[in-house]
Amino acid sequence: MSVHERKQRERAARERLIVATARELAEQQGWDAVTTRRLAERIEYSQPVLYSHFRGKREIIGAVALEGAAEMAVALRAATSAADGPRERVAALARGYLHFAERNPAVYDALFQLDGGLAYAQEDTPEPLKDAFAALLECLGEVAGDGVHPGLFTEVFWASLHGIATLSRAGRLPPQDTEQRVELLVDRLAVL
Amino acid sequence: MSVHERKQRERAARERLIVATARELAEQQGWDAVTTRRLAERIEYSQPVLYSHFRGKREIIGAVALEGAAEMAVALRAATSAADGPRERVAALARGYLHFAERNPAVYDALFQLDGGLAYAQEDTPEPLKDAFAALLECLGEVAGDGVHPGLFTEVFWASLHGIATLSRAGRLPPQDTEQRVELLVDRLAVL
DNA sequence: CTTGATTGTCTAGCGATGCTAGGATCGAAT
DNA sequence: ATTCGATCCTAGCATCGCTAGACAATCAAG
Repeated sequence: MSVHERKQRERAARERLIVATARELAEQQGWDAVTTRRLAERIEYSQPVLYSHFRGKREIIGAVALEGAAEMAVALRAATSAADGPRERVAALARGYLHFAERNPAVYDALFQLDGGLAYAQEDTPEPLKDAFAALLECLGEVAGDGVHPGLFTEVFWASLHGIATLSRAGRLPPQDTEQRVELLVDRLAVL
Repeated sequence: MSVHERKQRERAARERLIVATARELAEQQGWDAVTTRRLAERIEYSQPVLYSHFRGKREIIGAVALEGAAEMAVALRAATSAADGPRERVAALARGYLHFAERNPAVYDALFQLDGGLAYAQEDTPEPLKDAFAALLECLGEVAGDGVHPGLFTEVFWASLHGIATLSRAGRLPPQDTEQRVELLVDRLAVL
């Protein structure tokens, strides 16, 4: 039976290779450049192999999104843990979030802009997504203010960060002044 | 020379028909369904006719976006003009914005999600886009608070609304509680 | 009025996309 | 050694955005 297990290991490794390659390609040349042909060529297999791992391109995007969500949760917790006091902690969270979005645009797109076929804000939402939101909640819950539901507050704060991240990257907002926007957001939204 | 003028009128009418049809199709079945073939069939011309009016699909999206920006500016001014006092005015603006995004998802996508080849936040930004931002600024400028640049404040408030609008529609936020999010945003961000 | 040129439109086709059917090949088990 | 099942690839489908070249209608000049 060990032969079978080895094959399963190799198969799992190939699946990771597909996801990693898709992500790499997307970060290098954008998601439009991630075609099934190019992806297949890079992993040195034929196209149909992709479809033996994933239902289609959507699921590949979804896999990148899950990977990214886990990394984002780590990044956010790392950013907040180094800060002193609620004010600085929230500011660090906001900067960390925007920094992550800026440094990993393809992953961010897979998470929040593209359709990866994932369920959000539901019971069957994948664990990494729930955990990324939890990382936000851990920091933001304590500054929601009296009478305001921590979850709702986190949603609003997150939405604001998301708006700044996407509008900035799409050229809808002037690229400078990011720090001032963060300051404004933190000082006004958070109850310290 | 009148013959020539008539032809120009007819040509302009056909261009409006293209934009209106693209928008209609996008609202009905989403932008993915707006293919050059389908669009050409609906206006009862062949594909190449589209390319005698627009450089490509991108420019058609851009045309829909400009049309939408003008409508959005009107909608926002209508919403704010009916409200009494700064607090209610800002809340009405926020509700009007989210309402517009919800009721015209395809137009909203053309404006802020898709690439319509338009310049944003620059000198050569088309007038309708500037005016839509101006409509926001007119209302939000007076609640920016002391020492905060009205333009910057408007950008942040707008980004927050944009985040709520996009995340809600993509199913990333629970669909209910919109009103509570608006209240929170207005009460915290605006200085009354 | 006839001719030639210009304008307008269409048919047909290019390269590329996501995805799939069917056959070939290879290894494990009898 | 032979069967059988899993694995993988070649080839192809329908569709996409976009364009070249043929054709017809229209206009200006002789």
